[in-house]
Amino acid sequence: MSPTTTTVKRERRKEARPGELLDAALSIFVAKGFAATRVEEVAARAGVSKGTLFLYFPSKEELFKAVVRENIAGRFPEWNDELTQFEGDSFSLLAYVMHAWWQRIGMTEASGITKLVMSEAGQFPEIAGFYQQEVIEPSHALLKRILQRGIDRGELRPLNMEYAVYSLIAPMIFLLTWKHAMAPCCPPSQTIDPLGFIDTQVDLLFNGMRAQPAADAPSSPSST
Amino acid sequence: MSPTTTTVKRERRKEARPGELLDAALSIFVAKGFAATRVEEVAARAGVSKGTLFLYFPSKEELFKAVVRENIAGRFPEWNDELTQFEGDSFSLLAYVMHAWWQRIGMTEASGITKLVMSEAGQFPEIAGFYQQEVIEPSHALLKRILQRGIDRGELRPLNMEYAVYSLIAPMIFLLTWKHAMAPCCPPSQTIDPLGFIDTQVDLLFNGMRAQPAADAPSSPSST
Amino acid sequence: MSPTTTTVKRERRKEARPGELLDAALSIFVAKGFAATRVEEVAARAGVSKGTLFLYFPSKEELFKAVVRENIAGRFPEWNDELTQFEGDSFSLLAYVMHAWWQRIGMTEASGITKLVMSEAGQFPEIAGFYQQEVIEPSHALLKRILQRGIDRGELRPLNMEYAVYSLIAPMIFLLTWKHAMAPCCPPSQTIDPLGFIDTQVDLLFNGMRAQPAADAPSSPSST
Amino acid sequence: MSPTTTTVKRERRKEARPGELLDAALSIFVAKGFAATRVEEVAARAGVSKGTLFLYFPSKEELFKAVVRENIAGRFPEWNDELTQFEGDSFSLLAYVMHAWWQRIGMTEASGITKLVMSEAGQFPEIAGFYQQEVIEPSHALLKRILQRGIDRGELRPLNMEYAVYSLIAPMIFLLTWKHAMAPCCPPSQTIDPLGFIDTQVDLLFNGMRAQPAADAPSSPSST
DNA sequence: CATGAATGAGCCTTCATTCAT
DNA sequence: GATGAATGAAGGCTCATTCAT
Repeated sequence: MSPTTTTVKRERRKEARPGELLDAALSIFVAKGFAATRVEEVAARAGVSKGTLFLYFPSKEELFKAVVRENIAGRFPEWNDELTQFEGDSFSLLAYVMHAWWQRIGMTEASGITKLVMSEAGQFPEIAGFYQQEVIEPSHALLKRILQRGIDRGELRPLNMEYAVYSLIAPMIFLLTWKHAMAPCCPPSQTIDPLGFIDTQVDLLFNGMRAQPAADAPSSPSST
Repeated sequence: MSPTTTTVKRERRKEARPGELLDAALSIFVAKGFAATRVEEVAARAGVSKGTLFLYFPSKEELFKAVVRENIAGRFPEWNDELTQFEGDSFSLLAYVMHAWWQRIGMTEASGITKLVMSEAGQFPEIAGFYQQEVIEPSHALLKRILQRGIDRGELRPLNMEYAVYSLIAPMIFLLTWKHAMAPCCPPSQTIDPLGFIDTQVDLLFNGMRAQPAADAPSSPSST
Repeated sequence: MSPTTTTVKRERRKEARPGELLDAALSIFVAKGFAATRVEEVAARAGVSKGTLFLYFPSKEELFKAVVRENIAGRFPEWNDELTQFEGDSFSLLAYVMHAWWQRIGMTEASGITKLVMSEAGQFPEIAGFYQQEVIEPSHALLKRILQRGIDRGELRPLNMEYAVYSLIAPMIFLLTWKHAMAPCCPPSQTIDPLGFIDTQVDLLFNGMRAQPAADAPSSPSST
Repeated sequence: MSPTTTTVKRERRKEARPGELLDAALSIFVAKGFAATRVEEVAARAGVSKGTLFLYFPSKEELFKAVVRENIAGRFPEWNDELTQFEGDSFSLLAYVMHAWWQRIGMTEASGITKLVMSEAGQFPEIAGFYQQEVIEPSHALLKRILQRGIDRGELRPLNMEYAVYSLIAPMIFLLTWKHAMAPCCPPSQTIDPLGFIDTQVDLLFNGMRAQPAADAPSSPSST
């Protein structure tokens, strides 16, 4: 029925396959988005056939979820630990966290995942829901712990927790969006230096969040 | 008065076609994104046939560009004028601008356009380039004028213009992203109140940007 | 994007298409069964492209349902009318009905449909359910009317209606099964002459069903 | 007694493999049909790997043929003997044979084989031919012997042997078809009680077949 | 002999674009 | 100008079969 005309080299590497596929998938998902990624291309980049991919992941969607788990969702425990062990003032901690995020996510391919989810959530609600649960909520929890620690230590003034978290997240989301969407079309003059931008943001934000040393110093017009 | 005034709406006047198509396209592009929008659906909503759409716009991509021109790119002159006439301090101006943006873009269907471009720029570089030229650059120019005005008036300290602009834009981009991507999957507890968030941001940012009347914290007017 | 290399002849025959597709589908479904039929082959036989088929029928399954409606289900009203107008005794009516069935269904391509449904019902429960509703139930109703008429006229003895209906159906189902499954492999000596077989069945069945003029076996008028 | 008797089931003796595969295949073919059966599932049920199955059977089709050979062909001698020894009138014999068929084939898994062959013969003519020779012909021979016995004993009137045989087979084929195809979709009201149906058939058929006690009793209109 | 990882042809369905009417 | 019927390439997923280990 199906005469295999070309002799194919078949390597048996069961252990290695999932990882290779995940790597390939990460790259291609990030480059093309979820809908535009063809599973065949992922398989090809991993050096296997289309069928092989489905041996390890039952669907494109599950493949994507696995990529998310591998690259982001699975790393929160480690980050939580790191956080718990941090010693130092809140300003340093915030700066540290945001730098670390940039180093580990923002500047890596993994950043494309978040961008992708933000882009295609509307078309793939299940993915959006998954990301919400496995990434967004843990992130928020982690940031809230940081803020609460600052408040408890008297370094941050009492804050509307939700807004504060979003204030921290917003520049990151922006950075990702910009990097993946507009940067490739940007004239060099408008290129953003991410670390510089992050520092600026941390500065601005911390300025607005920190506990005021003197009670009568209305440092923000609206706070009066 | 004269019967000629009501010749209108014979069957559906030809001159109106492009506008109707543009309106339909806006709604559907925003709701579904560029790739997921079917031209047939746009045509149907405009009450014409698929073939007719291609009579006015040579391709889906050109249709989209026309939508962008119609809804965003064409409105900068008006906004520039408004700005020029504004009287008041920089804090008020910034707050005004950001509220105005929310009223006119952020909370309207037009916001979806920006979200869409950010989402699909990677797949459609020509759209990204087009948007960069026709929307991003004018926006930046406008914001820079505002900041420059503040510096000139001594209300803002000298700033890294690029960072500052991005600091203003970031929360807006974030708001759009969140609204269109995650909000539909968010538990109510995490819902963002846009105006509250904007106020918070303006506050934080202005705090960090404004010129310090005195070297240190107490900025009370009486000390001047 | 998609340069049409070959110039294709495009005929616009909206009115004719569904019928042509239905005819093509009937032939191929009957020849290959539901699962083994490829929509592309149906389209090709109808002289159109694959896409065109989906213009008229939203799925392979709906195509099949349309075939059933066109060739069987849609014809019950006509048959019911015919029945109502029949004048004559029950034996003649039964014989007539079974001959008519053979002429209009059994010996035509349409017979393959019933065979197909019996064969693949297990794999396609929705098709089975559809057939049950649109064909089986009307058939049963029609046959019950015939039997009831016979009872009312005193020509048939009171019967277990269900068994009686199945007794009428069984030889038809058998005939179909045999024709489509075994006949092609049968030695000529075992070939069934359908009309002869049907007559035999009608005879046997009527014999068992008819009202007995006398209570027991010797039914000779003289003995009364 | 001696330890050698229990060498059995070392790991799972090689000679038993084909039989285990055949058993597994029977169940699954019957449950799902030929096309819908996955060889992997057969292998899994037999407790071996997919590759092993192909070691014993070169293709799915050959596996199926082996199943047919294994399960139906070998039992006719036994049934013939039983027949020969039967003492009693033809009505009892017919009733006995048909009940026995139901007990031994109709209500067991083996019935699925016949149904399956009827269903897929069209796609696999070789299977159909094989079945014709190994099952159909012996069955017919057996039934003809029964009928001949009845004629010889003066209990049955002279019959067209072929038609009469098919009259006996038809309800059985129908029963199988219905059981495997439509019963799962049937409303309970239409459920067939197989034994009741068989009794009804035997009754009807015998009524039509038996020798007439009185020569002048036209028990069937057409027989005059 | 057994295994099970790997293959790849095959199939249904979608949709931007074309073009005969 | 309009129309909308027609096209055909593309893509996710299945599964019988192969073959390196």
